[in-house]
Amino acid sequence: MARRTQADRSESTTGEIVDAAITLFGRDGYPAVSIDGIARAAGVTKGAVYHHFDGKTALLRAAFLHQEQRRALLLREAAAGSPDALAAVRAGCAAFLHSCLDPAVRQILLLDGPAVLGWQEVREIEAEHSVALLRRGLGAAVDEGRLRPGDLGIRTHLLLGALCEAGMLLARHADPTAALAAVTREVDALLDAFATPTGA
Amino acid sequence: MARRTQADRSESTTGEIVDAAITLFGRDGYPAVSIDGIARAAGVTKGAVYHHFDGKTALLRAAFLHQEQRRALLLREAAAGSPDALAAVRAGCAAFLHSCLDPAVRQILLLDGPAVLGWQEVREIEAEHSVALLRRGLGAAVDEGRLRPGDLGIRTHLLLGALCEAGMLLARHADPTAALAAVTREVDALLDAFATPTGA
DNA sequence: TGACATCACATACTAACGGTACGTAAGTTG
DNA sequence: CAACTTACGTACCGTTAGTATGTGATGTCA
Repeated sequence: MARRTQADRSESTTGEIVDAAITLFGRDGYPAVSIDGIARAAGVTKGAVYHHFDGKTALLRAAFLHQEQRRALLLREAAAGSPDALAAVRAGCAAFLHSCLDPAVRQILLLDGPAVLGWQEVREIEAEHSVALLRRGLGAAVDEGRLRPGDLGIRTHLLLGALCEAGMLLARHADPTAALAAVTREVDALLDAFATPTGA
Repeated sequence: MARRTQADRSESTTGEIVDAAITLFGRDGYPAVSIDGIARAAGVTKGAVYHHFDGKTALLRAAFLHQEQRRALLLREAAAGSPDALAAVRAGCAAFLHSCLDPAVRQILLLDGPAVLGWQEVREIEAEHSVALLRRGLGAAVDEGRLRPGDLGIRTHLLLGALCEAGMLLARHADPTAALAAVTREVDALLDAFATPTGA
């Protein structure tokens, strides 16, 4: 037993490489991390990295995707069990901000991702995960009559931009967890911009 | 006449270096630009660049500062002559979005700046220029009773984040100038979030 | 006004890093 | 078991950020 098939090896190796990439990129930032450093942290050599990934940007892409999928999962969990769509959106926003307490999330998802992969690609990836949840939530809230109709695409992006900025804002506070409450409050107030008069 | 003093030479050389940096960084992005490339575009050698600037990041810092000062100037001009503070904020937001039609502004101020200089430093620079205008405008609108009071620091950042995201959003439209109208409309709606019930 | 100091660069070089070429052992398939 | 593929390791190349040093023009002072 315990036969190490090639697929097993490949999968575990790529997994460790991605883990190392997330750790190093998340801690030191993309430009300060060398591929040799990632390889060393993963216990392999640069050759192994280049066998599994096309290059340094592909490495960041994998790290970004991993973090983004995880964030989408957290958003889903936070929104589950909400009484209505607007409450789900509020819970999702709170979870979004909470995820930004992780420095690696800020570094990879908010800073290096857009700069290295480009804004366009980053938003396309997010549009399939966390941002899709946000957008669907806003749409459902409109359907429920809790939010005023409007251009949902633009509105989602405005909210996303505010959330990303708020997430970075948390980091520079001495006590980010305490700041989380104040920021969440203002974000809730912002959501009221699109609420129907009766819905407040 | 036309005595070229050393201070003159120094000033004009640094000016051309910064101009070249803005052009190249703005077109190709920070990582794809070499210092030799900037030096060549400025008509000097790498030695001259390193004589005037501490390194590549200092070069981006100078480009960032230049663009940011220019943006602050545009915001001031746009807001001048507004009947009240809230109108001034709306005009400033529109001008902010308009400035994002320039690819170099997006690349340097929105993408490379935060990634290379760090979010903290970027926001500190902006806090002395365009963001100061935004914040003072919001404060004045609160004083005039047009906006609900609240945490002005957080609120300014939420608005800034939404504006930056909206600015990037403009770029991927086939006709950015047309999209500008739709985005500006939604941003105005967002400002209503903080407007007093009577102020709408 | 001539000697000397300083400034504004140019040139030559080093070290590090992204990426490629190639070799090899382990695994897979007919 | 032979032919082939996969999963790496090793050695190398080109580029680039940064440094060390040289040089000529400019400013200063006796």
